[in-house]
This record gives sequence, structure tokens and C-alpha cells, in this order.
Amino acid sequence: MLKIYNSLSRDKQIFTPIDAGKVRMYVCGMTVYDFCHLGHARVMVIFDMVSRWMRASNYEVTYVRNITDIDDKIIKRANENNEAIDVLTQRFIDAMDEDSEKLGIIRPDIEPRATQYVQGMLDMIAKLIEKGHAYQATNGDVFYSVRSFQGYGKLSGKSLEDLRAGERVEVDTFKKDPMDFVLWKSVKPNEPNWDSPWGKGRPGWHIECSVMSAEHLGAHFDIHGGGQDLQFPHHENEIAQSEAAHNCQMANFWMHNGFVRVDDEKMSKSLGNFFTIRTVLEKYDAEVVRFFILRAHYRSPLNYSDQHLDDAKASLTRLYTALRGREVSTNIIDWNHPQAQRFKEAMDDDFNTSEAVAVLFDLAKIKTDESISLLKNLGAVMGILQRNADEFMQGETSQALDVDAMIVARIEAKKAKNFAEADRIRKQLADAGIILEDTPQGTTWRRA
RNA sequence: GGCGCGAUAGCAAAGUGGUUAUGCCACAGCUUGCAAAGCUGUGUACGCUAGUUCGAAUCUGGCUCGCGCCUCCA
Repeated sequence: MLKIYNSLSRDKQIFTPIDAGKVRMYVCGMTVYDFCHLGHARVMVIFDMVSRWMRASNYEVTYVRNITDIDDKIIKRANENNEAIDVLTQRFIDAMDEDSEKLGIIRPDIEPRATQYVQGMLDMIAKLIEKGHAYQATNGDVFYSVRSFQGYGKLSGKSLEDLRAGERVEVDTFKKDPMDFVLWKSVKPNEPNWDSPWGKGRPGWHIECSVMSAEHLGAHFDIHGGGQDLQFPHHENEIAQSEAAHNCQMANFWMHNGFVRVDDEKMSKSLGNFFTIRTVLEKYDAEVVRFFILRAHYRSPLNYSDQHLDDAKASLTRLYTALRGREVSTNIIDWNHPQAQRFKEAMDDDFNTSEAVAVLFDLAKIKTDESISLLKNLGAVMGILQRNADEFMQGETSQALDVDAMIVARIEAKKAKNFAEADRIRKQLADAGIILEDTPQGTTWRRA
């Protein structure tokens, strides 16, 4: 029985899908004006894990993750680069796909791009105006009137009074209420624009997700996810738009993953303390990064540092060491196995991947054929441990040294009791970052 | 200022009103020609404080510290 922490109710709730056996999930994806950083990697990995577990639990999953391809920052970046907007966005979508694939992420079923849903946005805005939830201001922008929506603040736990009291709320004289947010921005010189009943312009950010989720999942769906920083105002605004337009609850469950931090501060574009996925992958194996993300609980903050990735690498290496040279009999999981049950209980408890990973280590220690097979097959559920162990431990890059020949030479030296020569060879390899391991089946090696 | 989250051993990270989390790391033993890997053991863990309780690190209150949202952000 799956329980999920629901941001909306602020507690764990038993997950019951709207349609039996089916899960419809929407996750806010990337605004594509730059390379993805580790914070984006976390969202991708976490919701990949969620959809994998749902599928492993025999749900039929429809997973939608959108792409924001029209936005202030995109326009700004395109201007800076003197690059066409669609060229820029496609470049970073391609980069995102590359990063995502390396991290072992199964592509979402649908990846809608905002610019392809403008008509739907116009329809929803018209509906909101008609229902008295939106208005066109004198500057031409169309705003959502937060005062018109009863439940505004229910997701973030904020009240309009508290928000108004906040000093950081900038007062826009065109708005009826300072918290009103834009649905349609009237055109500015040299900016992309679409025709609308309110004049040429482009959509606001929040309306995009309300429209794309409804188009693919319906007005009412099971799970809406994203990073914690989107809870307010983005998700709050989505609720206001969708629920006002459709007269029904938008999502039953809201899931928010914790931040990736650097030195205990949130990793973000604005702070400039971010590491892109590709930068990290120059130094660390992508599976190590995935494992680093999965061994922490998705709602906890996750501190990034080389030390922590080194630690994750050593841990993952231990699991692969257990798999090395072992036959995996089947890819069918016996969920009645005590360890498989522990794994399932952990995952069903709000996706407790820390606990699930602990089960993997216990299986690695047990070492029976059954436990090793289970280790590999449960790893598959998490999207790890699926490579050949030698490949993981040795890497794919070619050798400057002929390792195999040196191993043979060392074995000869050992047979001749010439241990000085044997140790010299081992030292030479060690200096090149190659560690030898003598086993009853012969000598193997791995990278440090 | 408003709202919220967190504080677990050297590092990381789950969890529980009383019984070994787990991983990394360090040390010792077994093993090995010596190593590595593996196995075994050790490493005085639960921010401070006052309560509730037979018993609290786990529940309640207070305090301290850290972080986040309130502005674009995954």
C-alpha cells in the first residue's frame, strides 16, 4: 500500500488513483535557456524513480514533463547570443536529453513544449476572464485576480494578508492586487508574439502548466510534482488557474523534492553556485550521480560536494563488487522474499530510497545466488546496477598500459616466487590508477 | 516581519517509546607471499533544556543554531 507525502495536506496519505490501476502524473520540467544543473538532475532522477516504482507496482503510468520554451530568460539569452530563439531552445533541449539519458532516466511519456499550446492558453485565459477570475489591465497585460479564488494559498500555506505584508512584494500599479499574476503579456519590441483577443503578446509562465497538464491528463489527475521552489508561487498559481477554469480539483497529490545544496546553500542559477550535469559527469560516472541522488530521501536537502560523490562512488562500487562474476538467474522479482518485502515496504513508504538502498547492501552481504539476483533486479527498479560489473569498475576508456599483459607477467613472476617483480608490476598499475584483485578465479582489476 | 523545514556517530544518511540501520572512513583480526577484495570485530550517535513515562534520541513545551519560501528558480 503506497503512501505519499502530499504537500497539499502536509502529511503522508494512502495513494489511491483516480482511475483504478492508472496513474497520471505531471512534473514541471525545465526552462531551456542553459545547461541543466544538478538541481535539475535531482528532479529528473526523483520522478523517474517515482514512475519506475509506480510501474513496478503494476500501475499504468502516464508521465508528462513539460518544457518551457518561451520565457523572459530565453528571450534575453537569445538576444545576448544573437541566436534565434528556436535554435537556442532546441540546442538546450538536445543537451538536456543527452544528460537525462546518461543519468538513466526513462523519458517521460509526453514532453509538451509550451509554444505548441498557445491556443489552449488563449482558451483558458478567455474562460478565466469570462468567469471573472481574470482581467485585462490598462497596460494590455491580462492578470489573474487572486482575490477571486477562494482557495488561494492552500498549497503553500500562505494567506494573501501575510503575502501582502511581505515587503518584497513589488507593487505593480496595473494590478488590482499586488499578488495578481500575469496570464498574458502584451507584446514588447523585438519579442516573439502571438495574436490574441487582448492584442499581440505571449503567455505568462504559470498558464503553460495548467494548459499542458489538462491537455494530456485531464482537468483532474493524480500527481503533480516539481522542485520545492515551485510550490510558491508557480504551483499555487497553477491551482488557482486550473481549478477556477475547470471547477474541480487539479491534482490529488502534490510532490516536491528537496533542493540540491552547495555548502548548505540552495544550488541555483541566481546564486551562481550551480554545477551543470555535464561538468559533474566529466569527473564522475553518471550512475554514481544517480546513486548519490537516490540514496538520500527525495524530500531531504542534498549537499553536493566532491567528497560526497567520492563516498557515493565507493558505496556503489561495493554493490558492483558483489555482482562481479555472478550469474543473475532471472529478472523476475519474488516479492515474497523477506528482503524484497523490506524493499517494497520502504518504497511504499513515501519512496524511502535510503531504506531501499540499505536493503541492497544487505543483499550484497548475503551473497547467495538468490540474493545476488534479487540485488540486480531490485537495482533495476531503481535504475541502477544494470551494467556489467567489470565495465562499471574498469571504465570504458582505453588503456595506456596493456593491463592484461602486465597481469600475465605478474602471475608469471609470482609463480617464479619473484615477488619483487610482481609487486613492481602491481605498483606500476597502481600508479596508473589501476588496482589489482587476486581471486580464486584469477586476477581482476578495477579503477581507483 | 510572515509561513515552513531541519539538527542522528569522523563523513553521509534512514528509522524507532525499550532490541545491530546502512554505506564510506579509521583501527584490529581472519584471509593473502605481501596487498586488494571479502569476512569478523571495534569506533561511548541521536543540538541544548524542562516535562510526560517503568523507560525518550524517538512524545510535549521552551531555547539555540542552520536552511527554505514570501522575487525568476527544479
